[in-house]
Amino acid sequence: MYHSAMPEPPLRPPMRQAILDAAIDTFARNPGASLSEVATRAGVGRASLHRHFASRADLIAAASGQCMDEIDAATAAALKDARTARDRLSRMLEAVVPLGDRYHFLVSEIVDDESVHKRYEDELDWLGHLADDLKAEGVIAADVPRSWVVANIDAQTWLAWSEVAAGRLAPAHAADLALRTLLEGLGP
Amino acid sequence: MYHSAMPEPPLRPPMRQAILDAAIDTFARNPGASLSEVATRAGVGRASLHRHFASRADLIAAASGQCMDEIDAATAAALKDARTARDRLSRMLEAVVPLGDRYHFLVSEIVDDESVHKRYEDELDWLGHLADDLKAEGVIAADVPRSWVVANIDAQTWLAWSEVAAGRLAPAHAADLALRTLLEGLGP
DNA sequence: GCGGAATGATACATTTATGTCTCATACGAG
DNA sequence: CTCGTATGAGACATAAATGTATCATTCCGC
Repeated sequence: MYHSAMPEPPLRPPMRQAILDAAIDTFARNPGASLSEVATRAGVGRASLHRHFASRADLIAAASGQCMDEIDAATAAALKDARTARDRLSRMLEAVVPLGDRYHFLVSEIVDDESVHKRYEDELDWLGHLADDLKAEGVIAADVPRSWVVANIDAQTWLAWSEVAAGRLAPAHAADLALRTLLEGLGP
Repeated sequence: MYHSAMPEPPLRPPMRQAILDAAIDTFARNPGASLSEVATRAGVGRASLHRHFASRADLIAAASGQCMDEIDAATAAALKDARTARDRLSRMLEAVVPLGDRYHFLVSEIVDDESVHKRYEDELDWLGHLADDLKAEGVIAADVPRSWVVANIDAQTWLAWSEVAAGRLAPAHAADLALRTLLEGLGP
């Protein structure tokens, strides 16, 4: 074992990451949960949590950023070779459905942080353009309001993850159902 | 005016009702809101609130019951002369969409109260049977899982109200879109 | 093994919500 | 008009969460 210095990420994932994960998990289930619960779930003392995140708001802002990073990364990878808008929708669903808990966290937390809020607006904007493109392709009927399309994409994403999380559907099946519901439900 | 004892509800709606309405409104927006906020929105003192509802849990349980009563009444009236399952779905949407805030309250609050919980289960059960009937009528495809249908009816109801509350759609239009999305999206 | 940094446990002060209580007042029935 | 009741305002005690500080211990690099 001569070359032990492999480019691995920190062997013991830093505590910060464990806390963020625990926060996302905990707050997604119960937005009013206490920091003690988060610390406990992370397997960390409450004091240590405060060493990494000065305040509750700090933690939530950081967790939101983390969620958006993960979602952005997943969608960016999935959208790489999508040519049509329909393809983009399909691949985005497949990519995001497994991240439903991250997604749910963002929805359940009202984020005060400005930069987080801006990213969220951008995300909605992106969905709006996707809706426009879907209409232009004739995949979605022209008389369906843009906001209805956007809201439905959001809702079906969340629904699909929800069914997966409840153990009622397999991830691929759920993403399929979401896509089908969207295309048939809003199609011409 | 000899027969003054008409079966009118209390002429000055009792404070209890104002508090319940304020609670539903407040908690639907922010499940973590304080009782002070509720009292203020109801236009009453916090002490008076406690005279009618001993604890926060009491208030939430009562508000939940109230919501369910209203939803039950609205749907019962709407379903009176619905012959097909498709009719039931359509009329239910029209009846419940305007009550979206009541509906949202029930979803946003985790209800501990046992009787409320039971009524909620019954409601889900009813939706499940509706889904079965819709499938039997051939309005909804047989290969769509029951839970997906139920979850989607829930989601579309909430979506429609949401768009109405945001001022983006008229109530009738929103209910129509919800019905269409369901029938086309889950149809054979 | 040593020494510094990070952690866990604990105590503490502060804040906020909750629930109870009292008292003065306003309101309505008689 | 008067009495009883309900209300509003506020004081109060309690509980819980938050944020800070301290100290002993553990862990890691050296």
